Amino acid sequence: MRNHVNHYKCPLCDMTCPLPSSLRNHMRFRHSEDRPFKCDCCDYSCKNLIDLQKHLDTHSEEPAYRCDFENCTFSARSLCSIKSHYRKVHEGDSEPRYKCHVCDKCFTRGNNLTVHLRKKHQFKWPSGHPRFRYKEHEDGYMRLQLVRYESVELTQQLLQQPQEGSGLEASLNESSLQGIILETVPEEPGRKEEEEGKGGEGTALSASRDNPSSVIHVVNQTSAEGQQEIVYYVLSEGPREPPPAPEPPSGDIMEKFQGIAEEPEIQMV
DNA sequence: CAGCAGGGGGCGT
DNA sequence: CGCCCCCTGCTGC
Repeated sequence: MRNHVNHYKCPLCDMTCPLPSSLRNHMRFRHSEDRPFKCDCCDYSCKNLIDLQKHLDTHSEEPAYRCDFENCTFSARSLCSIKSHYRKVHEGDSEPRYKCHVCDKCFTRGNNLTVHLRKKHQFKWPSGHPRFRYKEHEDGYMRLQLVRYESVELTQQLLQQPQEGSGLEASLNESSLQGIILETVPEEPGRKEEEEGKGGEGTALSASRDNPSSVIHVVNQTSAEGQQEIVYYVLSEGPREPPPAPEPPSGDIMEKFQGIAEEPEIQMV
């Protein structure tokens, strides 16, 4: 929920984590083939006990979970099925909660929205982020999280990707955004110096000198299938040192971005 | 073909 | 644990 900066980058992929412990976890789950938890009944093995227990439920003949609502006889083999049943049937919560931020179509489940975003709007996952994240907005709808906080190393890497000259404003005026926006905050001073001459080709659109709050960077790249794909990144030149206050500004970045899409003036903080 | 939903797995928190 | 992934069958336009 809380905005944070991922300072710790995985040496083996583009993943960035906010803490060393979370990076350690990531490396264990992502880059280790060690699966110490093995199923006695089949070939299944996994990396933690909870996943093994979930798997064991699938072997039981009788549904392992029952709805505990009075007089309800619903049962299922997975806990998440029970929970979704309870929400839908006993709490009357069947309204679609996930909304496409491009065409406003609503979906009952996040993964169905994911399919929609990928098939209809050609959204891609940036390298190192093999999933979308959805964020609840003030209107109660879950929408694609367009902004993430990443490390400087990721920024450098993005800047090294091949780019084509494509007007930012033209791209923004096309209502279909085909990428994910990453907001990048520099690391603490002293580690790496500002890179000069970052490829230079003018696809970056900088805010005014007086308010160097952000740079929006549009990367056009070609996928393995030869398809053209566009990824938007927001490179923030935020404070040089970590904000002392634990309270982030938490302005609604989505709203700000939508403002950008309609106004030529770019003001991101 | 698009959306819905159940089942099962991966993995970040 | 919770969120999101894939796979898959069903349904309706």
